[in-house]
Amino acid sequence: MTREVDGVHIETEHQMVTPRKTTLKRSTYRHGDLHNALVQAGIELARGGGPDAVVLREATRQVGVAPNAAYRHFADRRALLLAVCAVAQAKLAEAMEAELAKVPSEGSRSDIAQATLRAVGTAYLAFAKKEPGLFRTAFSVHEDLQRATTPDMAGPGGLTPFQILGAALDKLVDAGVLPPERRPGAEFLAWSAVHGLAMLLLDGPLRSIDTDLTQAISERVLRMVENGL
Amino acid sequence: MTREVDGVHIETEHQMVTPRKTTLKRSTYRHGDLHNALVQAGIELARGGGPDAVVLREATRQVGVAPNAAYRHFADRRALLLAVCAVAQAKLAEAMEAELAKVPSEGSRSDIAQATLRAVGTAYLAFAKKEPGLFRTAFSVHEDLQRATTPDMAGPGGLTPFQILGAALDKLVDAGVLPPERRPGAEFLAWSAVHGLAMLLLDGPLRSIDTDLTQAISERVLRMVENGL
DNA sequence: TGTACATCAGTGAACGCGCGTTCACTGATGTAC
DNA sequence: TGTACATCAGTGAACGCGCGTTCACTGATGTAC
Repeated sequence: MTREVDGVHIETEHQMVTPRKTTLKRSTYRHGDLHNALVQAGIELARGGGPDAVVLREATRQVGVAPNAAYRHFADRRALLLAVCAVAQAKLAEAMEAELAKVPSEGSRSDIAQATLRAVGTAYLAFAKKEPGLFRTAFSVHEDLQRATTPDMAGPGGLTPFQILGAALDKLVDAGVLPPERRPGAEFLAWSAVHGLAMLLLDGPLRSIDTDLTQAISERVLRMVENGL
Repeated sequence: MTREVDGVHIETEHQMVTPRKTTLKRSTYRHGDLHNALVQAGIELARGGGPDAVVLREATRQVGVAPNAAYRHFADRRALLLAVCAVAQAKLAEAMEAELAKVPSEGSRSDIAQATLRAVGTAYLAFAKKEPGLFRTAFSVHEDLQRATTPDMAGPGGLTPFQILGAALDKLVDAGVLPPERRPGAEFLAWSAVHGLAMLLLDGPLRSIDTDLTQAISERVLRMVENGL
């Protein structure tokens, strides 16, 4: 039996046990949900300082548990980071889905399809700006994660960020906007442009420009993708 | 009096002193060129493992000097990393210039201008693939480096990578290919797409595709930029 | 239903590691007389 | 030209730090009889 709290699954023991507040001292010997509490702490660390800030000892400290307790739930630091990374990707997927929900359903099919692709890009860039630490963390582990898509990386809709982009491109083909022969690999073109811009906005020369200018340049990059695909 | 050895300036003391091989044990008390030797070692470390691999102690170890000797030449680790970063950018600029030199001078002005932009993008991607560690290092320090362009970041031609891109875009405007009103900020569009692709090729889902496929997708991204600008 | 028992989540202490950085030093080098 | 001297590049030893990880343990929990 599981339930969802703030995007993290809480395993409730047997039937009904109030999940402990992880910030308070435990009164019980067992924590009850240490696995998720550590992931949650890891997310907070990642939020503040990116993947390097996901430090095993610090996570246990925040949860109020001995450092080695983590090893009951994760093989090593990397395993924790992997879990955090998956949650970060899921959060991005969720943000994308939220933006997609705003796309109006009236208008021509091609208009809708274009608005869909644009919503995906917009959400991606907004997430990068709003959650730079999580954004960096989401794409920091690659050795297995990107290859083997685990369900944890998906948002509420069940799709990963990459799959959401793919769906938007499919829609563009269905609407007759994108010629089918250009569809294969189109993800990479769109992703490159938007991901690159995100990098410039976070770390690069566009790091400290204001919101309006960010908006304007995002607009232009998205338009470049639409025209250039 | 200075001379150039393997891209690094060697300060020869007074008139004529053979510069010591940094890999061999010194016979003299003074090193003679520790500053550059440390940067060189730092470059090698960066080449192997990116910015995080630029470890002060390791650099001194490779040069054969006590760890604290570095503090005669650099305020702290960060200062060394900054110097390494600048050299990495200069190497990228150099690679770009080399690719630019291959652009044929015959043909219409617009053809030449387009080939120029393409050469810039091609060199950028090739460098990222060939020198991933240096590539990552080149864009790892941002707090002052990107803002205040130091001459160390420039290639033999005296331009930084970013300036080289700008020049290519200017050429496109001069040739009448790019409307002047779209020129401002165009760097960021081009840079986004190409930088984003570089990231996908290094860390992302395209990490382990073969050379031909890399070539093909690079081609498509560059075409997207040309069409979409 | 009560009791003995096995399980295993979390403990406490310790490890080895490598890092960046500071200290007081030494002695070869280049310079001033 | 020779000699006394100041400079300052590199030394040797040590510091405190925080990390990931391992060890033998303990004791609350849920379960089998």
